[in-house]
This record gives sequence, C-alpha cells and structure tokens, in this order.
Amino acid sequence: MHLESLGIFCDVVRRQSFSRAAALHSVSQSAASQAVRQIEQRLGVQLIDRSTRPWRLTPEGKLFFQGCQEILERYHELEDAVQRRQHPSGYTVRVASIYSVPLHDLSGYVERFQSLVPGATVDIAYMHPDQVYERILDDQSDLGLISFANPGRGFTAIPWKRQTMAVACPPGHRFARLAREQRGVLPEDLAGESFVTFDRGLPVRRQIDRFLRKHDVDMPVVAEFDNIENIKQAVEDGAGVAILPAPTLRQEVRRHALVTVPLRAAADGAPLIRPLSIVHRRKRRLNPAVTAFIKLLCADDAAPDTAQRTPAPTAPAAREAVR
Amino acid sequence: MHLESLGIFCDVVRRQSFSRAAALHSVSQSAASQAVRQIEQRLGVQLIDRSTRPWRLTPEGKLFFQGCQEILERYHELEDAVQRRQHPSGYTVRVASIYSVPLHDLSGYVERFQSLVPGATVDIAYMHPDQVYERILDDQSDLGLISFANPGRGFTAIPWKRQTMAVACPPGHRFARLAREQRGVLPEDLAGESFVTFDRGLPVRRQIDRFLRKHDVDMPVVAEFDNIENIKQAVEDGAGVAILPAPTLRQEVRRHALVTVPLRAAADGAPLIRPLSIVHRRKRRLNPAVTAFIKLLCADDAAPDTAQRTPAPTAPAAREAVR
DNA sequence: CTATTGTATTTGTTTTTCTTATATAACACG
DNA sequence: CGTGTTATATAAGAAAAACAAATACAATAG
Repeated sequence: MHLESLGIFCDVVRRQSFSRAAALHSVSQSAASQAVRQIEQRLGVQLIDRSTRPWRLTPEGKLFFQGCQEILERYHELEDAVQRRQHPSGYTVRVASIYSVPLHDLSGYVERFQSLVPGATVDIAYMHPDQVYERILDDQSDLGLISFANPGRGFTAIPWKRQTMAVACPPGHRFARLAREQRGVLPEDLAGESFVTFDRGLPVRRQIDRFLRKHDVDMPVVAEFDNIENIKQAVEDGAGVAILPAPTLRQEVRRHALVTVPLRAAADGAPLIRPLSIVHRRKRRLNPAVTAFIKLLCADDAAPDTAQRTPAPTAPAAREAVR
Repeated sequence: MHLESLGIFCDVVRRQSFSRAAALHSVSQSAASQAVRQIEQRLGVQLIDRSTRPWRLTPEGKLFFQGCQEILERYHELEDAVQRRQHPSGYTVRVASIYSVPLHDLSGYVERFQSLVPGATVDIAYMHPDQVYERILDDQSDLGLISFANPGRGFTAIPWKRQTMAVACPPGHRFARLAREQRGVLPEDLAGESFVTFDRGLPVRRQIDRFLRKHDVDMPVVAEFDNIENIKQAVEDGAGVAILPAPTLRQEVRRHALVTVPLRAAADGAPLIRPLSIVHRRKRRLNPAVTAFIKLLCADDAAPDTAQRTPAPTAPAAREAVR
C-alpha cells in the first residue's frame, strides 16, 4: 500500500471532495478516484458510500480514516526525526536561483524564516538556469528558483510568482510619455521599433515571439542576449526597446535609467506573463526547514508585482502549465 | 512511500540479510536492494552502513527501523480491524480446489483450523482448474488449490505440496510384482506399454511427455482424459498403465483396484513431480482467517506423500517455478 | 593473492499508475 | 418529470515505476 494513497484518502475525507484532495496532492481527480478505489479493493471493504450526494464515509471508512491519519502523522514524524538526527545543528536550506529573481529584498525573508525555524540558515546562490537544474540534480541545492520551469525528468515545479511583462525603454523614448500618462502601449504600437531581446531558444524568447506573431507585429531585432542584465544595459544605451518582466526593472526605473511602459494586451488576448517556479527533485522528501521556506515564499505571493495564481482546473495544481 | 518497501527494510534488518528478506517478501534480491536504496534516497539519509561486513544499521537506520516496525504493526492492525468490522460474526474461508487434491482427509484440517480461529468456517468446493481461476478472479473464493499454477496475470501462487508421480497399473499387470518387491520401474521399462494419460494441452501432460522424451521412451497412447478419475477408471478396466500423482491413488490401492509402482528416474534426471499451489488474487489483502488457513496448510507440509520444498535460489520463493 | 559470498548495478521487460477524454450519476431547478 | 449542472467514475493510451536476470563489485576468509 502506498502511503501517498492513504494520504489522498485522508484528504478526500477531510475536504469531502475527490477533486480538491487531488489538487492538494498535485494529481488529477481521476488519479485520486483510482487511488481510493484501489484501497477499497485491496481491503475488500467499501470505505465510501457513493450512493448519496454528498457521499459519506461508511463505518469502516471512518475507522480506516482515523487510523490512517494517525499512521501518516507518525510516519512523517519518523521521517522528520531521522532527518533531524543527521543535522543536529539545524538545517541549511540551499537555494539555487536564476539572477533575475526578486529576492534582492532578501533580508526580510531570511529574517522571518529564521524566526520561523530557529537554527536554520538559508544559502542562496545565483546562477544560469541550466546550472540551477544541474545543482538540484546533483543534490547541491535543495530548491531552485527559475522561470518557465520545465516539469520533465525528475523535477517537481511549484508555481510561485507570475510576473507581468512590460516594455522597457530609455526615458527619452516616445513611449516614455505614455508611461507618464499611465496609458501603456498596445502590441501594434511596437511595430517597427528596434528590439533588444533574449536569445533564440530561451523559453521566454519563444513566448515573446509568439505574442508578437499573434498580434501581427514585426519588430526588427537589433540585439539578443541570454540574460536580462545585458538587455537592460543595451536599452539604456539607446539600442532600442525591450520586453522584460516588470519587477526586474525596478532598480533602473528608480535611478531614472529606464522607463517601464505597461504592455496592454488586446481585449481577448492573454497578457505576457513570465511564470516563476520553485523546483525541487521529484520523489524526494524535503526536510522540514525546506518545506517551511517554500511555504514562506508562497505566502508572500501577494507581492505588488505579482498577478494572481491560476491553477489549472482539473490538472495537477503544483505542476506548472508551461510553454 | 510504499509500505511494502518499509516491510522489506524491516525484514532486511531483522534477518540481517537482503537476500533472505527478499525471499520472505517473494521478490528478487535485486528488488530488495533497490527498495532499501529508494528509501534512503527519498529520505536523503543513509540507513545501512555497507562499508563493513556484515553491514550495520546507522543510528538513523536504527531509529527508522524502530519507527517502521511500529507503523507497520499499527497499519496491519488497522486493516484487520476494518475487515473484522465487516464480518463481525467471524470469517468464512472460501476455498476452490481442483478435484484431485488430498484434502479428503479434511475433517482434521477444519477442526484444527476452527480451534485456531474461533468462529471461522471453511467452505471448500471442488471444480475444474479453469473454474478455480475464474472464481478467484470473480472474488467468489479466497483461495484456490491447483496444480502447475500459472503465476501470470493477477495471481500469486504459494508453493504447497510436491506430489511425486508414479505408475498406476492393474493388480494383474507385470509391473505389479515390482511394486510388491518394493523395486519400482525405470523409465525405459515403460517402453511399448499401452498408455492412459492426460489430455494434450494440460500442463501435467506436457511435463510427462517431456520426461518420456528425455528418456527416449515411446508409449502408445490408448486414451486421453482431462481428469484423473477417468484415467484411473480406464486403468482399472485394463486399458493400460498411467502416470499419476501417487497420493491420488491411495483409495484404489486400498481396495486393491490398482497398484502404485514407484517411477525411478535415472541417476541424474529429475523425478516427475506435480507441484500443487495455493493461489490467491494478487495485490489483495487476505483477511486474518485466510492467512491462518494458509499457514495451517503449509505447516502440514511434511505429509508422508510429499517431497521436500525446494525454493528457487535467487528467484521469488513464493512464486512457483512452473511448467 | 585468490576464492567465496553477499550486495549493488545495469539493462530490458512487465506492471502499475497517471492523465486526458468521456461517460455516468445524483441532485437542483424549472 | 425532464434537463442542466456538478462531481465522480471509467476507458484508453502514455508515462513512470518496479521488477528480474545477468553481471559487476566489495569485503572478508583462506
């Protein structure tokens, strides 16, 4: 018997819903249904009486639920205890992050975290996306912060922030006035503008290109970089305009080196969003400190620059809908 | 985490051996090794220190072992409790058996069983092998007793008895004297004898044919039946001789209708054995009464007509080596 | 240094589990 | 009573996991 299945059953009972329990466990509603049915079959006992709506636990189900709760709790405590014994002096949460992640206002995070989990330390390193994946696979980091997470092979991605993309231009650019007037640009306004953008092959570049193509806009690309810093520099130097995640521009805007102009999508079209994810190794138990840190990051979700979460309706909630 | 894996880990610790624990759980040594490694990986903690021989539990391993033991015990109790609640008045063990199984001296079994598990009843039905499988799949029986168990698709087979095959002939036959002199026949003695045997396609027939072919013996087949009773009848009627499981001949020998002549294999060759197995649905928890009944059957293993068990060296012990 | 024994690893196969798409069931409302 | 709505079940194909067989490796005994 899979402990995970028992956990799903317990949440089905607690939430009184297969679908909500499924989402909670990042699996499809179908999988939750099958998991519970499998338990019932192995036991040869009906746990849930489905003949009424809402359904109810059978007496056997009630008994099993109570037992499972306790067993799961004990098991998790056991895992904690075993892991704690290995790190008697407290945990270190090792985070690998891409450069352009808004953790620069980090001190607050770390402070709050350390009060939450006394004795724990956080160790954040910034690097190239590929290196982030590598470090996680090599077990050199517990968590990775990346954009456009690739959910494949051995990683689990937890949706984190959704940064809206905006146009960046020098203060003297004609778009700058629109920004001052709080108006923003439409996709078609971009046509013909010199474009500083990301390297072909980066997911973010493909997303931008798709957006422009969809709005039938053609922009002459004057420079391509594989990182945001270079792009910003080029725009500052007057090479053209760029489309970048708005939060990454805060510094430059503050020192009046660049202007952020909102990019208004057509009524129907989806706006340009850059999803950031927390990734970790799949099938791996995270120690309590890491779990607490994830919670902290996600709780901070209501940051000013963040659009609201939109979990997929039926699909796993914790796996990013990517591309 | 799979509870089964935790169980394997516990038995690895208890037996101080991966291979023995594997056999205990009816999996390969490789699977046991992988299961333990998986636990260690998920936990990110070394449970077993393999740098010495014999290996030893790490402190974390010891802690985890103790915890697992308790959790597993609790879980099994929980399953028992849930199943018991559905059958408050005691269990019925429903057995489906092929005809020719030596449970005719059944009263003793049932008696002992009922003293072991008070309130339980046993319900044995005899039928064709195909029906046995069907009834188990349809959940009409808890256990099946069959020969030459087919371990595929959805069944687990527990080796039970190994019946030695012998030659059956009428009392007037020339072989009968050999039996009286306690000598038995060699395969080559059978050459040319009129042969009453099983239908082609039955596993037992294929086994017999292979045996005869190996000893370069040719017997003219005068009749084929799909069940032992008919074969015995034909031999009684003087149609020829047969090769049958010795225990199934006891009745006829007692009333002097037939004679059993031991079939001595060549020095090197394996003797003819008909394996009997207890089968049940795979991946299904057996209730305590059924488990107790299996135990009872297997404990009785040292029956006079039974050769000793020979579990495969590395392979799953509880899956019959069939064909 | 070599043989022995028990465990780890690799590899290809079989099973299981999962998701997507669709059907079905219980209720609610007209 | 139908009919729509919502939640769960089911089917089928895809993906992932578990498994066994063969083999490599490691610790120790001789």
